[in-house]
Amino acid sequence: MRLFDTLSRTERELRPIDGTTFRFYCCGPTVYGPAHIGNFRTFVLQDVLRRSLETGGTRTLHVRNITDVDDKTIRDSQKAGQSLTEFTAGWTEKFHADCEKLGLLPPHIEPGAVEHIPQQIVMIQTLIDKGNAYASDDGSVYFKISSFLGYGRLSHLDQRELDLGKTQNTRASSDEYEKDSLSDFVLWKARRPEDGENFWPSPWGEGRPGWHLECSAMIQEYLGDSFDLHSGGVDLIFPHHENEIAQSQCACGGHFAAHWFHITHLLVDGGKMSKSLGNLYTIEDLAAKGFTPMEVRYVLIGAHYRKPLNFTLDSLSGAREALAKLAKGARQLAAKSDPDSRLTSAGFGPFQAAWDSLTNDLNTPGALGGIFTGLREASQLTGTEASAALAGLNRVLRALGLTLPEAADLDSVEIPAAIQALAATRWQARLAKNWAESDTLRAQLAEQGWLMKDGKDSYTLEPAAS
RNA sequence: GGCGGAGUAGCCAAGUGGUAAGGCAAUGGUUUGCAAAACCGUCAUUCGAGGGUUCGAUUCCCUCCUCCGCCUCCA
Repeated sequence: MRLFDTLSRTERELRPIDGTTFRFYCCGPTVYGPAHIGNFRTFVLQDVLRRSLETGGTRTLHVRNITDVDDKTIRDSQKAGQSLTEFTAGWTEKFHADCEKLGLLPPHIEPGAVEHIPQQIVMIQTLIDKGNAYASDDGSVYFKISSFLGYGRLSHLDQRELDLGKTQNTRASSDEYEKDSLSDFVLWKARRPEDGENFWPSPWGEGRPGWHLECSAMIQEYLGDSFDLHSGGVDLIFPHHENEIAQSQCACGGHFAAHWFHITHLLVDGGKMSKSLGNLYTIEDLAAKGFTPMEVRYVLIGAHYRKPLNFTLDSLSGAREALAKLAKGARQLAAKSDPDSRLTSAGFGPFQAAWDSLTNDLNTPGALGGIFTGLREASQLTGTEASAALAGLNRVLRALGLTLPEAADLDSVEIPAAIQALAATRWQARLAKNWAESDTLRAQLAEQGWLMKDGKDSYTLEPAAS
């Protein structure tokens, strides 16, 4: 498996440092509302990476945090009149439900920030002891950027640009003047009145942890000083991941992440998604429009992770047709394969190209194309060859996390008596070659959501596509 | 201003120094009373614009145009 690394800006082979398990960390959601499809693009691609590694025979250890304390969670919990714990628990539950619908494998470990405050305090103290951090008069603690020479390597910002940033950015929060340098970032935020009940004791006074430090402490706890890969959306490159590197390398002394995997933002209708434009979709929003989570997943993996993805409702409709076509192809292949075949072919057969795309910098759209092409080739196969091809197809589908829709089971659909009566009337009219009435009745059925298909000697009724 | 990314058919979207995957939509045919479904086909001499390198460039280089992201707590 080859993957582009943000830090070195090269494609590199992914191999577990410890030779057995590929250990990686993903920045998880801040649970103050429902996650939207932009968030899920990142999580879905991370899921495909994990599934691909596992399909390729590599064991994984997947850690993804829940950010359950920050300005937004505190602010919105107060608005909702709930405790922070209560508030974030609700949204965490919602997030998990969405993840399951999208077919995301649950991380092996999912730490929350609040329950790791002791570890965070220890790390901050270490940074102070080593001279990489300092407490200000108000009880906040800041990281001293000038103490870490590697600062800016990930985001390719040098000192001059960091200085430029501070002159261009004049927004001043209440505690900013406490810093030695405007570029220094906060590790521990002193308690403020608007925090309400949300503060914790520390050697520097009551307060709460800074966002960047939460991740560093949880990584240290579960993955140690050095691990295989760190991932998130491109917006996290600076400052979040840059700051994590500084904190962790200074406090722990290890190499931190060996590989950086960043997923590009998606666009909606060609532009940035925003609430005010009404194009910020959640899984629930799309379900209300009749789209399934698997259709959403298909669209999200339909573009390469390093390119912008233009999300549209039309592309979701296209995904439905494409998934149906895939499902049909898979069924036809299954029908022709040898049911007694115990062939456990390790290969991918006609789907080798699809798999190769996936292992080549996680080219998911290339893999989807390879599946359709493979299906065409596989249609010539029968018996054990078809079985082997089917096994290869299923392997690629599993790596992509795609679950294909079942064939519509018409027998299981309840048809209301009134609809059945209407259909029977129409069938008689049709047999009598009364085309006008026949067409009128068919239109009536359609209005009520039923599609009547005429066969030679009989007809079928099925719910019209939504 | 700095850093980074993108411009490929109506739409979504791969890819490559050697002549453009795939999906959706559209469309022709078979079938059907007409449809639907199904099946068989068609669908970019061309890859934002202009130069350059090359036997050959969409792919490398230069210039320009357009769009997008980040520049201190947004996936």
